[in-house]
Amino acid sequence: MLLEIDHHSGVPIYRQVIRQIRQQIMTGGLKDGDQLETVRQLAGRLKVNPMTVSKAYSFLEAEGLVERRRGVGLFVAKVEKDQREQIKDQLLKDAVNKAVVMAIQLGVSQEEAAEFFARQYEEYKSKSRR
Amino acid sequence: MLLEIDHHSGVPIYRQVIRQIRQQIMTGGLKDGDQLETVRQLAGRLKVNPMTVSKAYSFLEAEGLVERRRGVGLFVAKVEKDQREQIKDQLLKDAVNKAVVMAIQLGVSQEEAAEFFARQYEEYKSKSRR
DNA sequence: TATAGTGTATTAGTATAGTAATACACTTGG
DNA sequence: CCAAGTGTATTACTATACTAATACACTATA
Repeated sequence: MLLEIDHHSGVPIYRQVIRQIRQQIMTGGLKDGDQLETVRQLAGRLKVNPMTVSKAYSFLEAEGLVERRRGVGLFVAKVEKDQREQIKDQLLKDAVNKAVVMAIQLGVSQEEAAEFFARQYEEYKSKSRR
Repeated sequence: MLLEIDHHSGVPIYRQVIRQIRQQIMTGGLKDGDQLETVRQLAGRLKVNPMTVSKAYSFLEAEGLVERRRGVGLFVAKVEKDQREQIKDQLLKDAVNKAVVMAIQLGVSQEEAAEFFARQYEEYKSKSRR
């Protein structure tokens, strides 16, 4: 599994790991029961301490996306579809909420804010399609 | 001008100050040329060090919302309407972008994400109307 | 021009976040 | 049952963020 870390982006490494693995799980790149890359293996590839990877995995476990098996490794959690949707909703809600608060504090109407959101989405999509 | 600080919210004080004053400026509670509350005065009310207030003001100046007059005080910047809109757009863009990135990484379609956004906006609005 | 009012540069202290080193505990398979 | 593979608890180091203390510089005006 490809996983790209930017050591100079200012974004904490473990957060970059969380995002990318979460994306893999949510978009089907990793499926129920698949084993995650070993802590040491991934740490080696990223030239990072194993604890940093372990930290990322812990967050994913807390989110309910991943399950530990002691002495064995970590695996994509086998959960009901509903549950995964719920996790997705929660994550999205947290992210969207901040934007909403900002919009309202700036006195931006719902229509204007929605249009803004749509435009940004388009932009991002077309960028990543290149 | 009313300004509420929560010392236990975990949100840095200077950021709370930034948000609230920005809101005042953007929604017309503070108008072009109005003097901001004195650093010491505001610091006194909030039971906080003057430098903390000064820091908040510095950020607002960097955003272009506020102007310093040495030895005199800080004032709401007199700018073209266009310019203020531009600042607003930039702030909103930054906030919205994170939500958009999350939505895309979660594999959420534009329609679904937009609906999500709208719902959150409604919720927040109705909460603050109470 | 002196005083009382502005804001701030500099410095320091504290808390928190991020990363790493080390030693440990669990599981599986031969 | 032990060796080689998992992950991790504990501890420590470093960098950064936040707040505060202090002393200073600028401006208006009486």
